[in-house]
Amino acid sequence: MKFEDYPRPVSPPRCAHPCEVCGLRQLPAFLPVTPEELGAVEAFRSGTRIFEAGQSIIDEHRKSPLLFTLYSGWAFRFKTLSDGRRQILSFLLPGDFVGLQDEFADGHTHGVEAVTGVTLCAFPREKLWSLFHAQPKLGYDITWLAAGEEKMIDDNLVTAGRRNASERVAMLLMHLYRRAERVGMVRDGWVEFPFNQQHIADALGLSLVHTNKTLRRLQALGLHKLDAGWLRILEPRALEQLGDYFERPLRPTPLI
Amino acid sequence: MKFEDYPRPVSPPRCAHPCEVCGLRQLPAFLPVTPEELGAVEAFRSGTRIFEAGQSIIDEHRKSPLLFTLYSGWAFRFKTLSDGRRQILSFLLPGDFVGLQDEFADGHTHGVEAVTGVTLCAFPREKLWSLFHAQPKLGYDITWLAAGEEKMIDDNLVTAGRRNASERVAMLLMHLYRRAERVGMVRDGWVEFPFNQQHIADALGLSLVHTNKTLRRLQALGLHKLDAGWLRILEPRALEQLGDYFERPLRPTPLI
DNA sequence: CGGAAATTTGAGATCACTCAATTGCGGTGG
DNA sequence: CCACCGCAATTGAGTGATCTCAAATTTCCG
Repeated sequence: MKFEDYPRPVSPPRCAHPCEVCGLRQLPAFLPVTPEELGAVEAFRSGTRIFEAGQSIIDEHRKSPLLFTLYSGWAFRFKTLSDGRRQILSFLLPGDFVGLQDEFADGHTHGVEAVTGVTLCAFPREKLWSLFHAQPKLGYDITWLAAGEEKMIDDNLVTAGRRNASERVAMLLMHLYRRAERVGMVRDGWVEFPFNQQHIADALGLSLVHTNKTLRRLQALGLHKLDAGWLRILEPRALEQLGDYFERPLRPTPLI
Repeated sequence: MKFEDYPRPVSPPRCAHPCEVCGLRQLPAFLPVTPEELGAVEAFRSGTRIFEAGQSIIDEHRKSPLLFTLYSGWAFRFKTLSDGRRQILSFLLPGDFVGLQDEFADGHTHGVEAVTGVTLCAFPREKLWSLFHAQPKLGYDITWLAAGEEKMIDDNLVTAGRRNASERVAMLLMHLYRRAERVGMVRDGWVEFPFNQQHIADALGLSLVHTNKTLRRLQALGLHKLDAGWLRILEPRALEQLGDYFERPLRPTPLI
């Protein structure tokens, strides 16, 4: 299959919008807000940032003065041990809110890196409390997002701790596919899948080589197809079963 | 060493207090609150619950109508795969707030189980939003707690994904010791350590047998001593080094 | 004292890792 | 257009950490 046979990327355009015409907020994945709340978000936001693929968005060892909502593209949170071993903690898709953990810790948290080119809405950390104060509802929403992210990391921890290699890969493919689907990044059954095998290995706590062999085995079984940066799930039932991972239909979440 | 030679448990007494005379809040580990905030917490609280060692506090597959702050004792959050493999997600010590994740999910989250006898302050889930509304500061504090817990799970994920057995054990021992120290559960260098090796194995993503052998090896090296339900750290530097895990002095956190 | 549960130990099996070499592909320069 | 380079993906082979199975041994508790 050649590149031009694949569908075009389906991400929103990579430019800044005022929140009133936000390209994300129209999606059914996100809860509606009142005009007043929207105004508060707009006032909270300090602008947008663009990063190229591979760039560091938040340095692992420096406290970032900004919080972000990912607007378009793919990114991930990670930590590294001092000898260089890296663990990817979670992947970030449009709508994800990052940087909260830093708020209440003295550094020593995580790094964030862009996988594709990304656009982010930036919020100054020091205004967070006044947002809670002025709009308790948005504070509640932020807590919601934090709790949702924790739920996701819980799943990843189960994966790293208790699933074998095939189960891990099956789980991750389904997880990413479902989340991408939710924000409209799936077209004709294909998702943009910009990760290399090192990313997958680091997310699953496997070695690069074993990740390759496992991926290859599942693909040979006809469960999925991964090619030229695009992923297609061929046997969702089988993958869910193998990974023992069944996402309920994802409910709409707030968008900050 | 016989049981009577060990220090007595140092947990606060297991009875309900009005928040005004909370036995936990006096600890330097927790941030002060205004009388007004304290009143709001008291109003939010619906009473206390007591569970015996081994009892289930939150059922893994049922949504709990209550949120909890652990007041005394030890507990843990966990998930199980359908074939019974269990992963402990995090341990709960006095001051920890549990149940938030459930708030924004339709079940499918985690179970919580008591390790020792525990006392908890219970809060009705349906009043959470009104708490945010009435006391944005407390909402902010809850977000703080959620973010802090996420930071902890991030660490656990790195452990399960990228550390070997010795490193995992070293990391866990230091982690639990430091946290217990923070809430005054250390006396003369000894912490109550009520976990069995299955708990440790399930927290670290190891088998029971290998956990045993690793624990034994580290103890033979003189790094720690674990006996009759009490833990003593003998070589904190060596354990930190081995686990590549260095906790900054833990800052005071809110207490809800 | 007796029985159940937790810990400990040994032995062999496996899954995942490391090392090393090969392949495939996109880009680059001649 | 082709040779060449660099990086990611792939494959093979051998090693090793961790797992499973099974059997002591110790501790806990009534």
